[in-house]
Amino acid sequence: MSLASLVRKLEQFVRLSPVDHAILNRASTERVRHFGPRVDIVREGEKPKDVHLILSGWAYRYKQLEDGRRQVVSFFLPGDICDVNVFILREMDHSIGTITAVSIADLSRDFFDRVAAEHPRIVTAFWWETLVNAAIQREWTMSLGQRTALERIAHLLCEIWLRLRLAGLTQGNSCDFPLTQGDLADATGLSKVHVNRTLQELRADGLIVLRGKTLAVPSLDRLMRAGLFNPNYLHMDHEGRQLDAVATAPDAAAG
Amino acid sequence: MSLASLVRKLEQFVRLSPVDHAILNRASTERVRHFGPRVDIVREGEKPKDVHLILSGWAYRYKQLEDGRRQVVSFFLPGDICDVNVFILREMDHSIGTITAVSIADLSRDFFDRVAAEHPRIVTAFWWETLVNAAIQREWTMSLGQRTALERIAHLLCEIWLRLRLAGLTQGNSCDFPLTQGDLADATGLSKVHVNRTLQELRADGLIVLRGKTLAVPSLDRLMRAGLFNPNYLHMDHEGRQLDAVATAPDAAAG
DNA sequence: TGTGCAATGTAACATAGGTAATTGAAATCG
DNA sequence: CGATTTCAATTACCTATGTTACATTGCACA
Repeated sequence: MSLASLVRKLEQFVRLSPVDHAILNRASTERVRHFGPRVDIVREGEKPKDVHLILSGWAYRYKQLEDGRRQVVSFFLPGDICDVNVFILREMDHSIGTITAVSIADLSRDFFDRVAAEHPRIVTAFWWETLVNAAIQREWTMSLGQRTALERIAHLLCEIWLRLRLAGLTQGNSCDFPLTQGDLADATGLSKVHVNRTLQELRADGLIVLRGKTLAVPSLDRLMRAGLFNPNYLHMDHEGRQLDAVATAPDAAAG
Repeated sequence: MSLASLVRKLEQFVRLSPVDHAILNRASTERVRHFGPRVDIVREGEKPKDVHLILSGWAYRYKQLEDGRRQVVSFFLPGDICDVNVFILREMDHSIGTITAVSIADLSRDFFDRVAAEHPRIVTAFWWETLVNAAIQREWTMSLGQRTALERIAHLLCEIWLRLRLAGLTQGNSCDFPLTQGDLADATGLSKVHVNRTLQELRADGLIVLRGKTLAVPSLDRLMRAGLFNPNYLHMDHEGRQLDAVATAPDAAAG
């Protein structure tokens, strides 16, 4: 519903001018669409037409094999941009589906051309977004290739937690958490049964409190250690400006 | 040693002008460095300074956990660009090491700024490279999360084969293949022992001929089927121009 | 204010792939 | 050119995670 998360995130990285703000603001109010939960926004094979900016809600990118095996390859949280410049490709190689109800703004090819020509700060900010997304995807490769079930889930929860916090979407040590165990299974390459076992273990160790659609993280530090989580890949700092001590943050950060 | 692979690859996607060629040519002859096999070019934690263009040789990107577990997250083949615009990040979140002897050209921030301002075709080509690399990384996520050992290795071999072919580095149905079983293990998240078992299986099925540092693929089609390989994610075609029938190519393609 | 379906939880059993240890062949090196 | 290291191959055994099946909870909506 709002641009706040995007701006908050990008400004962590570059300082945007009032004009930049206006540009982003216009881009994100024209051509807004709303979707219900658990529907596809984009399907593999389609011609990409616009870039999607998530204004509110959670979504994921997924791929599927002919026999039905399914892998979630990334999550989209509010403020995320689906794929800067995708429209230069002929067809989508994956699908995008919603988890909750979602509002998105469609950004046109034109928008990017204008930005490229006239708004270098925004270009830089978009490159940052692109590079961080690539880094996240590499870290998922690492998780799936090397981490145990418990480490994988702990790691994923840390990542989501920090991304939500950057977008201003955590409250104290808890946050909305609409993912089902099936979603977690598809994202971590584990079976639903084993995700269930592993969540119980995390609960028993006091690392998470997960009930209904709410997640609480009593000690981010301990959860990070359990997931062998090193926040460097999120690149949440820039040019000397240090994000308020991500790695060693006290467990409850103020909004 | 040469720019040919890069140009061949990019031109598959956009037609570059003589001026574009000249630009790339200059960029890839200034500031060339040579490395031996099995050395690090870039280390996690360093400040990225230049973008690296692989002129010859094979390299990989890898990440490591404190306890030594190691994951190769991508391979670099001749003509590959390490990370367009990395220098906007404060530090590297992974390392890059050579497999064979490697020659690289270092592309400066300045080079990218000039290109951005004056050479839109090159910008588009670089965006294509970036988007394809992202797609490859997603496909690795898919492989590690969902494919069996045999599928994973078959899939990886198909990917490398097609990328080499696009760069003009296959001869008939065979190619140089400097990866050890340990490298394959680190890339697929399997143990060396299991990689060995799986390669034997692929050999027994007549899907590959792998001896010394040479790989032959008697039938790309059959190998693709074994790996549940769908080439769409490599985006080797553009705007109606179809890459000479990648999916159904006769097994021996002329150089 | 039940009723139906999705999500969670549990148990018993199965297996793909990991571990450790050893051997031989082939590069690489001093 | 013999010594040393790396790589490939193989065996025996082990375990983390998958599979199938079913019970329970909870919540959307009639």
